[in-house]
Amino acid sequence: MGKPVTTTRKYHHGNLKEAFVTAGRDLLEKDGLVGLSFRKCAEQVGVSHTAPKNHFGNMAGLLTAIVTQGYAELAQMMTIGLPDGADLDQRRQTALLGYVEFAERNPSLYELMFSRGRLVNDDPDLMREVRACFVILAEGSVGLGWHEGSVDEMNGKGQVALWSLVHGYAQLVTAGRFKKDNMKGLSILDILPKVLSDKA
Amino acid sequence: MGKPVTTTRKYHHGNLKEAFVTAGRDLLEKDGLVGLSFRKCAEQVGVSHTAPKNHFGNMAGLLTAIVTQGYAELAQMMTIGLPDGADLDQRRQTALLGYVEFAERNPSLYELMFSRGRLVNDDPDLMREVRACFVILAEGSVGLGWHEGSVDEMNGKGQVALWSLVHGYAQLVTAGRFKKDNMKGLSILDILPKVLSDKA
DNA sequence: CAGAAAATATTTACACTGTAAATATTGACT
DNA sequence: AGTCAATATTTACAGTGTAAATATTTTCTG
Repeated sequence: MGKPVTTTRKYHHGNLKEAFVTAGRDLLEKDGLVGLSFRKCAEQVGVSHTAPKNHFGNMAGLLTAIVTQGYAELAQMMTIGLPDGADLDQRRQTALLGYVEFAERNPSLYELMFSRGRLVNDDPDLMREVRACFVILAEGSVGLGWHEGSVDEMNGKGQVALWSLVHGYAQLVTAGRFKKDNMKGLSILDILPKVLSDKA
Repeated sequence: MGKPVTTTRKYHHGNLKEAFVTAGRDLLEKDGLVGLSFRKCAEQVGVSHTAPKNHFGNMAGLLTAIVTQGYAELAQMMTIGLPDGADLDQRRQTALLGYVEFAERNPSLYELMFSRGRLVNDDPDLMREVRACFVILAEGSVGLGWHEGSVDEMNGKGQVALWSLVHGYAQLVTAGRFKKDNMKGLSILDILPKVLSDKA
């Protein structure tokens, strides 16, 4: 009951855009990146296979929307459950564990998030969410003995090092290059370095 | 001139298998992973589009062969130019720089090498070449203050840490998440940690 | 409340993809 | 020489993304 909320609202389907992103993510984790197709998404949503054209333009547009949502969720998972007055160690630990858990729970999405040639890399929304993730990691790099430069810059030594470490770990695990059997109890926190400050 | 070298040698084309791998790698770096197709490879080699069926079975087989060659080259690039009596620091430095350079020179191949669901991951040749790369990196992890366990085991703390670090760095650079402009002079060696041995 | 205009979805068509089956060709070997 | 296996082609088919033309619905304007 009640009329629309003054602004534009529902057209034929509702918001097809969100429905497509959701369907795409489902297919992604069910059939992998190879099994994700425009037409399967359309079928799952229940519309014609060219319906997303208006919303996403092309496949890259859909993938970009999916990935953008992925980065938003990644940022969320890096801060989830943190108490208000959490100290630096707590925040770093939560960020790193959340990062790896996100990758393990959404391995195909994670692969797509760091793929080449499939995304609209200069999409403003995507760039914003990527940056948000980076900032959280950058804060986590403080106090490792590596930090230099401001936290929200992307060229600091500690920031680059920490993101490289956690991304490499996450991807090597999800890609199967590290076998879980061989890595009992060796989490991302175990390989987190505290660096000797020997050469500044 | 002269007859074949006793063993089986050339059939119709020569060795089509190698020709396909080469063509595949060319296409890969020209058009990216998305632009690589069975039929384009065949056209470039000059045979029908179903010719590779006998040699590779299916697409996954071709990709696996390409990737296997990639790992072999990666191993080579991690040791190239090393003098015979090179010390540990030299070997580690060469391995890391070679690793990153390989990724930068073959970004799409590198992506494929760590992708999910596209390769025959239990292929013996592939496993052998992957392991060879890992062993080189494992040796490079010695002396960072992290090492424990034997060098050829894949579950050592230092080995996992070093591979995670260099892989993450290489992929984030080639995937465009680290912009080169923002990273002037910040190489893999700069983010290489020397770890405090505070808790064993 | 009517009609115009814009947004949204479908139909149809096309070039391209990987794969399978049947057929043709060539090499190796007795 | 002739037999057989290895190798390549032809043909066919289901599935893919994308474009253009068309149809439908919502929103806006008078």
